Amino acid sequence: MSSPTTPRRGYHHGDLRAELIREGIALLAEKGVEGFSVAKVAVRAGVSSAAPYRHFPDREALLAACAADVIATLTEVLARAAEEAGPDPVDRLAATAGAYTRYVLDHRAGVDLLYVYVFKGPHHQIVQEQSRRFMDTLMALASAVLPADTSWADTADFVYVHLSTTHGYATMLPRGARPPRDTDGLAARAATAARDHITGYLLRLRG
Amino acid sequence: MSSPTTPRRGYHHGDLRAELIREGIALLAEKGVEGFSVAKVAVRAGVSSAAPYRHFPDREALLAACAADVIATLTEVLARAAEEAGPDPVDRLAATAGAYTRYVLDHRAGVDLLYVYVFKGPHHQIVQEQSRRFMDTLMALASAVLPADTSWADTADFVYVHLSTTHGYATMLPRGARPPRDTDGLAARAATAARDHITGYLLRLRG
DNA sequence: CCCCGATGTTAGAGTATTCTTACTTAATGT
DNA sequence: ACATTAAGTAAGAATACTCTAACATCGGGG
Repeated sequence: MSSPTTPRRGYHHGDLRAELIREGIALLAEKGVEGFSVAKVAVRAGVSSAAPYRHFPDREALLAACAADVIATLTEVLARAAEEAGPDPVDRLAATAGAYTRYVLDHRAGVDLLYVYVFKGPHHQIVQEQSRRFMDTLMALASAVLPADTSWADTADFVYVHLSTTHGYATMLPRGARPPRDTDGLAARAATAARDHITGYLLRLRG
Repeated sequence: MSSPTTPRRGYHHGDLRAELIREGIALLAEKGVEGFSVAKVAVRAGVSSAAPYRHFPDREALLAACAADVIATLTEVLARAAEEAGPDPVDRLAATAGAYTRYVLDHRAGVDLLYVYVFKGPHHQIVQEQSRRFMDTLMALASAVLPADTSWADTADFVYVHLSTTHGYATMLPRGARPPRDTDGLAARAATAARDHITGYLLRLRG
């Protein structure tokens, strides 16, 4: 394999590749996608502006790596939240909404990247792969809530709406006029909103 | 007033200011916020790259004008959809979800701009003003759905969730693996999802 | 009729960014 | 010990973008 994860190291850092991704995400959080540049990330990581090119072929690859990392973290966060929410399927799914909101409030622009930036080249791939894992996690949780005979397409649709509600809630409120920094309150409301959607959906299914 | 809407014209175009906003939005739709530049907009409008600076003090002002224009259009689109949906308040509010989705599917990146780009300078103002009008429109529609004694804050919260569901639905599906170009179907589903949320919310209120 | 201001044009200064090239350093394995 | 090689550095070419300055042109009001 030509895997770049070989533990060979340079003479300066512990793990620059990971550090670059970390700083990249931090930069995104501060300046947004527009303010992102390889040079700035390098400076933040304390290396020369050419160093990143040893680890990523081009700017887009670094960006994609950041995006993939954000999704992977998000997947983990949501999975853990569901696990800690107890046995009830509705509780579990609703908990993901709260966790997602909390995460977004803390890592705003990293999440924006996922929804806004259009990856063109082959770097698209690692992003999509993580996205699939993310969706799989939610699909599993949704299956437990919906009737057993629900089709895959309907489940997916349900998940999308669940996620949409959550994502929108988390991202739109902070942009509004008032800056509500009550993270816990917002997360709780997001969970409630998710529950409303689940309730309404199930109700409609039954007639 | 120092209003720039004076009908004085140069020797070349009908209304360059409006044309620049139009082309700006079109460029955003194609290349995203990252690919936006004053020079490119100028080229698209068929003028020199210095011309836009006669109408906008800087890049951010043009961007803000585009954003404000998108929101204004969106407000109008939603208001009309509600009007055409008939007298029932739930129908009217649900219709806005369908209209929003339809609009976003056609004008994707223009909408992204609203949620992602962080306006810093004084240009923020015109964007916020249009945002307020947008919210006012939805607040009025939501008031008709909710019990008469609902507080402003609760109404606002309800609207945010409604909008979030819709926005998320409209923006996330297209980014997914499959590219579902069935606009009408998506719009209809968005409306259904909105209805689910309304149903669930009202149900929770009552018990 | 002519002046003036709004709105264009061209040219370019200044800056930032991406990515390349050639050189250097340090860790590793035999 | 020492060759090899991954991974860093410095320097810079090529490009793009923002915004300014000085000039040109059209249209309307005195």
